[in-house]
Amino acid sequence: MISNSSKYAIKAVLFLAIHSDEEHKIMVKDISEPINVPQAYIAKLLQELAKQKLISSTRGPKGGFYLSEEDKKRNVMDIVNVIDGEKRLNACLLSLERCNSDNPCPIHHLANQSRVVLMKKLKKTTINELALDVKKGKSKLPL
Amino acid sequence: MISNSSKYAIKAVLFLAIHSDEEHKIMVKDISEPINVPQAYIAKLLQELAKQKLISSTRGPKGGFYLSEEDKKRNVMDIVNVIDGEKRLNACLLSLERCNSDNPCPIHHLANQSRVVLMKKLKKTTINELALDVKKGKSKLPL
DNA sequence: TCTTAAATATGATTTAAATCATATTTTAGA
DNA sequence: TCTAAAATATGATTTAAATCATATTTAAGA
Ligand code: FES
Ligand code: FES
Repeated sequence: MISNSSKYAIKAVLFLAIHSDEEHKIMVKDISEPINVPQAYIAKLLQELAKQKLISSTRGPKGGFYLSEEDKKRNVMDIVNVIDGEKRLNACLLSLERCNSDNPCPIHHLANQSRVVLMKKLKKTTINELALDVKKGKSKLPL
Repeated sequence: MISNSSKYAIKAVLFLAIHSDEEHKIMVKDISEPINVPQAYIAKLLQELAKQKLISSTRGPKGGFYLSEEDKKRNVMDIVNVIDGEKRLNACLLSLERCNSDNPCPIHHLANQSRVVLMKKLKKTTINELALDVKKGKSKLPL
């Protein structure tokens, strides 16, 4: 449903939300270890996120990745969409071509409500909000 | 979240629920085509389901797969558990070792409710109920 | 009891996701 | 302007899931 890559991306972005800003950029090697994702792997994901403008970066010495204030207002779904593609979460749970209520598969009625609720929450929850939860101790980041 | 194999298994079991019983067994080759799953692939899955007693089968001429009345009372989650293993649906959505509310990952609060609701429904909905839906036209099987 | 039709057991191959590796480009600072 | 430190671009390798292939076992019916 959500790929491993997306999970890693979310972890990395949250890490940046908590520890970085315009003045405090962070290098991949200092991100990969605390979030427990191989450096070369998370590097590739961060590059993709940067290319799609979900996170910010600068090259060269003193460079690194960070989240601008704008970046922090992004929602979680944006990350999943960039890494996994838009279709993934909307796909039928039994692999029908299109999932819709007019031509529902046998478990559509069973599962669709949960999925809709989840997707709404992923869309309306910002990176900032999740980062705040972690800072307040309501959730834990080092995974 | 739910593997392809599990999806195929669910489709096959529902097909059996609708078209088979003790007196009307069905061969793999007559199952694979209507549910649109490669024969050798679904054969392997059906064999596993039969071994775990989720479906019934007999070998030799006139043999095939079918669902006994008992089999039809199974719930959907049983199938997923047999094919994917019990852990899969209970796993943390961000790949934490254990998912629990005492040590929640950043999206636990966001996602857990939806997952719990989904899992409850998967547990309490029987194969028979889903098959009835299809028969009544409330949902569609040929996928 | 022989033949044949079916599931079963087992393993090989393919494919897509995950992971790793490295040459290139940019930029800060000497 | 040179050097070094960082991201970027690109592609190779590995791994797990999906898919395919086939020899073996069982049972019905002639
Ligand atoms: S049609 Fe299958 S989940 Fe909607
Ligand atoms: S701890 Fe991550 S989903 Fe529960």
